[in-house]
Amino acid sequence: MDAIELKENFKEVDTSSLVDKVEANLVTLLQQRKLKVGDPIPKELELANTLGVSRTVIREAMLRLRVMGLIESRKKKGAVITSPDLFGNMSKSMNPHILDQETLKQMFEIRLVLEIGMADFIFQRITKEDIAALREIVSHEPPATQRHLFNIEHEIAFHGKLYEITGNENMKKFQSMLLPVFDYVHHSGLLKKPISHKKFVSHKGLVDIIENGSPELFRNAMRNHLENHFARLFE
Amino acid sequence: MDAIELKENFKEVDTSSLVDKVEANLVTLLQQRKLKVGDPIPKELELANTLGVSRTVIREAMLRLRVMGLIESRKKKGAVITSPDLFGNMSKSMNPHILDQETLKQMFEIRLVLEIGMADFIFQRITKEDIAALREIVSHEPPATQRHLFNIEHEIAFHGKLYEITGNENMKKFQSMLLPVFDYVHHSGLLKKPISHKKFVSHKGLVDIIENGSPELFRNAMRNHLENHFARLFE
DNA sequence: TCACGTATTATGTCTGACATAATAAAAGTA
DNA sequence: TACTTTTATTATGTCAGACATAATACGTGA
Repeated sequence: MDAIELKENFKEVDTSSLVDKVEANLVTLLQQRKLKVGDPIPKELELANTLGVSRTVIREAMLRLRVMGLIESRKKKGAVITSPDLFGNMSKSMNPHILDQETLKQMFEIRLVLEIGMADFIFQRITKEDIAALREIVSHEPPATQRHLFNIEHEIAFHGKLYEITGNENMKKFQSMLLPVFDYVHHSGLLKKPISHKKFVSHKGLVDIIENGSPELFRNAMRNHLENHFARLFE
Repeated sequence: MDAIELKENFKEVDTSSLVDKVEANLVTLLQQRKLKVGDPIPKELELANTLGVSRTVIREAMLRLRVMGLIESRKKKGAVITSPDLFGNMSKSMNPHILDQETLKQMFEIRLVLEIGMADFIFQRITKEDIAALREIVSHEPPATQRHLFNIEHEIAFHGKLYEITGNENMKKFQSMLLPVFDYVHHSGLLKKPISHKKFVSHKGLVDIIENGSPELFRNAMRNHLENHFARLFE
């Protein structure tokens, strides 16, 4: 009788710890009661009694939920439901010094993918004010001859504004979270090939396309604008 | 003297809890020592003694790191550094029943952005085997007349394979994490407009472009393929 | 009615103890 | 000697009880 058959004959032994079970219990509690944001959940001691475990276990399980952003606990008030900030949690582990290089590279790639793919949302949701803001930003764009110096602040201002225009807060959060990663990737030698000095579509060029072009044109222009990064990735 | 001046005259009182401080301490420890994955960190009791706090506080701080995926603790061995699984953590809070609708919608949007923007990575990294696999998948594609029935399994197989081809594991993880969200978005009435039955670029059409086309063509084709979803978002 | 002090309550922190699992060390056997 | 089994050690997991602290509710007095 081999392992697979054995697995079917025996019930799976529950190897999860007490805290794991309590955590699962709490999560189903949150779901089943259809709780709204702000609703309180039972007190630590109540839970400890009804579930028959110590307060330590309850605390540890609730702490997990708190770190995940599912609840918030306040003294005297107890814990209340919160709408989890998906990327907010992630940003805590988004530390260039802790993440391995492959992960950093992949984050960098995702940035490129997002900025090319976001075209339709930009065109759908942009306002007159947004365009004015973009024009204001690109008026400070460094000339092409100096562009290889990589004026980080200007880069962040321009590309950050684009994320903002998509109206997708989570995508914007993702971007701001990635900023330290970009900084690191640029300076760490993770991408070996030097930055090329060829001429590509400028920020101003992108704004022109946003104003008079189409999502299709914008995608291609953005792809060209990012050519430097792609070239370094695909070396 | 107004509040701003006051703030400059006084040092900021740190309102953070003990656990907060210990957590910060541990994080800087991880960074400064340039620890590799698998390296052990000091035992709970050692830390408690050197930092002058109780083991409870240490445990809670370490627990946070564990939930964030920065460390893993094993009995007897103590805690060791792990490379944080960025999206793995996120998936725990990625529960359609807990997230608010706006967040769900934004996640859905990010999926569309990714699939359009990933073109260059697909073309750069695809192999003969990948194309064969794609051909195999699309050979089971439902005919256009029934496509509105939305064969979920086929959808997942095809689009999942595309993420896989990009070679970006994190992006792939992000996708698999989003699957329950898509399912929910499709069935929840979150997007009011009914699914249109017009003819768009099929999966097979996308594969043809991957084989003989260019990233530019693929982006536009994918945009067209996803037109249904965009139409529902932009109604 | 309002302001102030007091009581209550639930989380935050501390302490000490035992349980448990993984490993290392020691003992036993071929 | 080499290999297996037993025992001891160690660090985390769980427990229980206590006090500290902050936020709220209550009551009292002007």
